Amino acid sequence: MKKKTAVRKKTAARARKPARKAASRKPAARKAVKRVPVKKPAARKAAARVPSRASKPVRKAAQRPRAYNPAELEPRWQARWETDGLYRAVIDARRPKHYALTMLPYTSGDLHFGHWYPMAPSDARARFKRMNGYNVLFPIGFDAFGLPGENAAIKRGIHPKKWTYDNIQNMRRQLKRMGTMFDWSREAISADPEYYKWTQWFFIQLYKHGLAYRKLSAVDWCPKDNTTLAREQVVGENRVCERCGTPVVKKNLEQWFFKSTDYADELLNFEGIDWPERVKTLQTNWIGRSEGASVIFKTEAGTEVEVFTTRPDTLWGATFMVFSPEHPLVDEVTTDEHRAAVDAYKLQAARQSDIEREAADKEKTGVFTGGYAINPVNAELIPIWIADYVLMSYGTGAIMAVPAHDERDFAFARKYGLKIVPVIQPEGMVLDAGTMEAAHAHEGVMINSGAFNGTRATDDKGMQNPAIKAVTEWLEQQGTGKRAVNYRYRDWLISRQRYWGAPIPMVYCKKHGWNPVPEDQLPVRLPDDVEWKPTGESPLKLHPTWKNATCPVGGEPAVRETDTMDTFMCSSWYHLRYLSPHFDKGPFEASEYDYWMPVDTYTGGIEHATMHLLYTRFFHKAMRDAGIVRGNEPMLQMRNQGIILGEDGEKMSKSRGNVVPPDELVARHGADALRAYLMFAYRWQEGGPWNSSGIEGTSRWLRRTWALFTERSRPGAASAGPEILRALRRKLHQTLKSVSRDFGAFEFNTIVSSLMELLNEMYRARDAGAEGSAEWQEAVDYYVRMLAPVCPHIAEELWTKALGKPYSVHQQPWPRLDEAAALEDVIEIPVQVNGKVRDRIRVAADASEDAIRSAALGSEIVRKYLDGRQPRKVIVVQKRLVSLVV
RNA sequence: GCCGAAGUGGCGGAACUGGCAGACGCGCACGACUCAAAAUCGUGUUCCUUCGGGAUUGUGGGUUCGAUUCCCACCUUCGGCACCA
Repeated sequence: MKKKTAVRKKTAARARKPARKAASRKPAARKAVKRVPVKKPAARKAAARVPSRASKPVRKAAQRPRAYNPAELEPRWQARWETDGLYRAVIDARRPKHYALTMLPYTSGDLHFGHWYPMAPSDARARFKRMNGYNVLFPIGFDAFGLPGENAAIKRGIHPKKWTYDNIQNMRRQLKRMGTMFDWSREAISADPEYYKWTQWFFIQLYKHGLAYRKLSAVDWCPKDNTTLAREQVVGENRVCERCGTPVVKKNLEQWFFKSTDYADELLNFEGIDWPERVKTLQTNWIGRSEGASVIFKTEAGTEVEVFTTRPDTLWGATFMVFSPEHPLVDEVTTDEHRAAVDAYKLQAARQSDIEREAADKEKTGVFTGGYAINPVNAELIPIWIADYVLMSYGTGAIMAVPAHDERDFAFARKYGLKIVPVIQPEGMVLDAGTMEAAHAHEGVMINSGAFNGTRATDDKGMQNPAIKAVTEWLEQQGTGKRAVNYRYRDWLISRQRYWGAPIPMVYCKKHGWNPVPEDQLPVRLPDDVEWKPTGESPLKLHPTWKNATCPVGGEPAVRETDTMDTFMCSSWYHLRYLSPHFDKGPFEASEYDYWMPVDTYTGGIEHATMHLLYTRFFHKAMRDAGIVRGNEPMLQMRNQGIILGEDGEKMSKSRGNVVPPDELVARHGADALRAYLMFAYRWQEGGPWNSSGIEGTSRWLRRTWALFTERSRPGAASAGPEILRALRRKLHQTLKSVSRDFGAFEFNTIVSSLMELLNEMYRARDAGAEGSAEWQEAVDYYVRMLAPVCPHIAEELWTKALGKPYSVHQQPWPRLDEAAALEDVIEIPVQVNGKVRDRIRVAADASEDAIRSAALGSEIVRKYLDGRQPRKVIVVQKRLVSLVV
């Protein structure tokens, strides 16, 4: 070993660096410098195996073989690619375009595997597309505004702007270290004035098209973050802030909303887009469409009360009404006798938190108002109650209660002794109001329902249900009701009482009310000199001069809106800003839009299913209707990656101390090994716990790859027989076929495993003397090209240095598949006797059924199991198997 | 409660249209090289076994010559929604 060090001083010195890193794991290993390994011993071993060594001319190595040293070669190529602008995406009408987008990172500080995991495979896929002739746009940027950044800055006493932009610098470095093909010339940062100018511009477009409005309502407020939240940002059973986990409270505030509910129906339509079922389901559930009827009841005094019901067919069983305590008609219907009790109940309901109030298992409470309504179908007087199980935020805030056929109404009726009238009779059972123990919410036949008696009510929802259809149509004729659809979806609340966001570009004057800032005055800049620490007020409100403005309509003194926008507004359109990040005459250049949009492939986490992914679809549709963008959807294909957990199987988090930072691993194994490992180790859609020893596998694979390409030519080169070369070529083209397919299908783990298999086959072929053959040349060439998307650095190094081919491997076309070469000549197929594999026979791949059958029946072992019996049935599946039944 | 996804060796996972279960890798064991270690290379590695074989893809059924794959029921885990009328 020592002797060898002398021979290759230079390499050994270079290899020393990573060795020191490796030593940190086990201090005892310190003394052992990671030396240029393999070289000599490998050659010696080969000599022992193939004695003909001396007779073979040894290929002159083009360069001195070195150890695989990613720490040296990776930054070198990254610098070269950057200098050459290798990944710049420029419009090229001659080539088909491919817009590959991966969710932009939030500027939280360090990049971690949560970022690498979606990005590395997305990058590999973008590279694959590029090699397949596509003009690929694969941009990156930073989601830079928002609460978390502001909170982190507050905690550290640093200005959010400094905190954010310092982070961007670090993250940019880390992203580049991954060896991604991002086109950095298109980088967009949402906190740059040249970006948020257009976020504000889009707000104004929404406003002008009647989709932005201000409304006083009970909104969700996070007491820790001191801001309102959109409904989507309140999560979980106990309704906590999506960012900080604090339970939210209700506050009555006047806030800006986008009328996203106008698009509820269209958002349920996923036609023409290839998105995961999971996302579609989550969005569908979130929008929560229910079909039914709206029915007008009247109070005794004649005031109309609208209710929404999904079961108009049970109208005859509506024996009382329940108003939400906040319903505007409560005071009107309440009689003097009941007023004290009603007021007390209202007060109590108002004091309760949403969580307490919405607990499903809570016993129902309520009070009688003393008032009555008239059931429009049978003119019966029914009492009006108030109860907190009826929510003002859903439907009309008032319900018709049908205790016989609704569980909640049933419980309420039983508790307060209210009338129960069954109107749907299930088959083979008679419902008795006095004795029934639960509501019957299933199919049956209508009874006690006048002319509708005998109509069949199925379990179908909406107009599919004949009873619902018949009754609804009749209500429409009567003018007492109509078809109606209700959504759980709410308008998007976008006001935030925080500093670090895009100011809402609106001004208010007493005379002309709210008006948008004229477009030539955009951006409304976010001032730096603000007391941005939390006070519970919008920080911009406290600035001495910022809020002063003039009314764009009449020139009167006016004040600016001091709230900022939800950052999800910034990220709703970032894919458009990448098209032309510095364009100052519009949010994007038309020519860029025309060429690149829509996004062809979008990758990112499922956690955004009902937030970003819903917002951006709404945004696109709204802007389509405003004539600004085209098409119904912004992103044609979406794929979600899973989550990488900590080694303990828990979610990675700083507080848990299980975060695996990439920097150290990159230093030890290189970006290529990490990229490959992230693709190889998991089903990409699933993710899973980090396993620190698994990385050794891909690291070893790359070292073996390196060794194969850089070791001197083997003795016995070009001595391989035709079967060896045929097998090599077959494996090569089989690999090409499966790798190509798997890239298309986002099955990244099998891409790497296929390449590993190919490498193993190449080693076998080499040891059998395949070097020097045309097949060998093809194999090494194709192997490096297939490796290029996954491990761009080592591929470039091997391509240019070991193979001596012209720079750059990333500008090479994807290898051409030879289908015939991928076919097997002779195949081994199993022979089953009574379902158990008893023997395997070798037949030509194109052997006829008869030939296979006789080969199977001729097998000694098979005959033993047949034991003289004649098979009752012989099933021959060509190329697959033979199955004998006795 | 409702909706959705997923259950395969010690671990990550593979199996493409119903046709050889466990590819590829990690880990482990043994061996080679080494004074030794690391690295590297080689061999083995689902379980049980009386060495004939038998069992095995969450469980139990079904369809089929044949089921990880299709159907039914159930169990477990994860994610989402939930007094939504």
